[in-house]
Amino acid sequence: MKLSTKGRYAVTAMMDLAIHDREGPVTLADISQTQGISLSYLEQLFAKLRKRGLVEGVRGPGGGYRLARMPHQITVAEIITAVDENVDVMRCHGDGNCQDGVRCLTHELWAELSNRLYEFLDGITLDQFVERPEIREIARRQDEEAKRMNFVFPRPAA
Amino acid sequence: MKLSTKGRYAVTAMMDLAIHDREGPVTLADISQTQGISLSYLEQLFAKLRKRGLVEGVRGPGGGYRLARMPHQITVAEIITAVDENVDVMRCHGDGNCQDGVRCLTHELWAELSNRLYEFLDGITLDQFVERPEIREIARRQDEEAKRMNFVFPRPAA
DNA sequence: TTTATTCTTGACTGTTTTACTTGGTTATTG
DNA sequence: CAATAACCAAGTAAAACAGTCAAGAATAAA
Repeated sequence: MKLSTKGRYAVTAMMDLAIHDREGPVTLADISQTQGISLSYLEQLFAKLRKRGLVEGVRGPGGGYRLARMPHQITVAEIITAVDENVDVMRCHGDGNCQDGVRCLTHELWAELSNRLYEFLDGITLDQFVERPEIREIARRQDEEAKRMNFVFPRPAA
Repeated sequence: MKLSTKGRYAVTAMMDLAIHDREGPVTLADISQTQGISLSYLEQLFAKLRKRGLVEGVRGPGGGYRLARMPHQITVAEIITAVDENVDVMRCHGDGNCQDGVRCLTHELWAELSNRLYEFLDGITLDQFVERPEIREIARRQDEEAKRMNFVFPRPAA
């Protein structure tokens, strides 16, 4: 288990996806703009999220990404482990490297801590955030802001 | 909040300290040997732990480190934040940089997640691990192993 | 069918963090 | 004084992070 800004990016992006889930696919370009994350970096993250079966890509105009499951079936733990991808099994991968049998002690100690942490994050689903009224409120403001920006700068000149 | 191997090192070392708390100060050399962590790296970690008032250093022969408080008064959260030291307040440090007022949404979202995680780790104290019989058992084996190693290689030749 | 849109993939780059090293200096005990 | 062990400072190789760039492949709309 590992927590970093990378995981936060992923969770933020997935949250954005969950909020606009009913309006069809969301483009990475949109997420990039509203959440302030580099587009190409998002691409990397979503490639991993897709491989883990958390999102589905829809190609072509009007395409984008959508959640592969219902928001209440996607946990924060899944998102984080999807992008961090090293479960960080410590030095001995369950069996191997602990020469003395001594180190395995502290490893299992940490493993339990890690487990409890995982279970905790595994108990938090996307919808728990999305359904909340104050979130819905800000999401609406976010959309209006996006619309306004689109009006002022409709399209880049050809 | 951040979780990495660095924090795990610190927690492991503090666990070792807690286990041998009653036998006087523990040297970093001992921890380095039994836990397989570089001595100088431990020095860096313990410098931070000391500044946060989690451990006390005892200089000179027979010296080492000891816990600054009772094991039940030291939480895992404290240890991790002590060595990681950047609470990672995201881009807007509570006020500043969020230009739109939009991004602050996801920030506060994550902040709450981070808070809940912190509270969770803050509820786990050192003694919760140390007092357990299976840990005590392995700790004793660890000590015997250390004694045996000392007997076979009593001292490096001058 | 062309074309624009969007996902998809891969390689590449600069910065930061890790984990570790080297080489000291104090303070304490015997 | 000599050994011990905490302290301190600086540097370093490798990895992870965050982001860029470029090219391709699928598909909806024109």
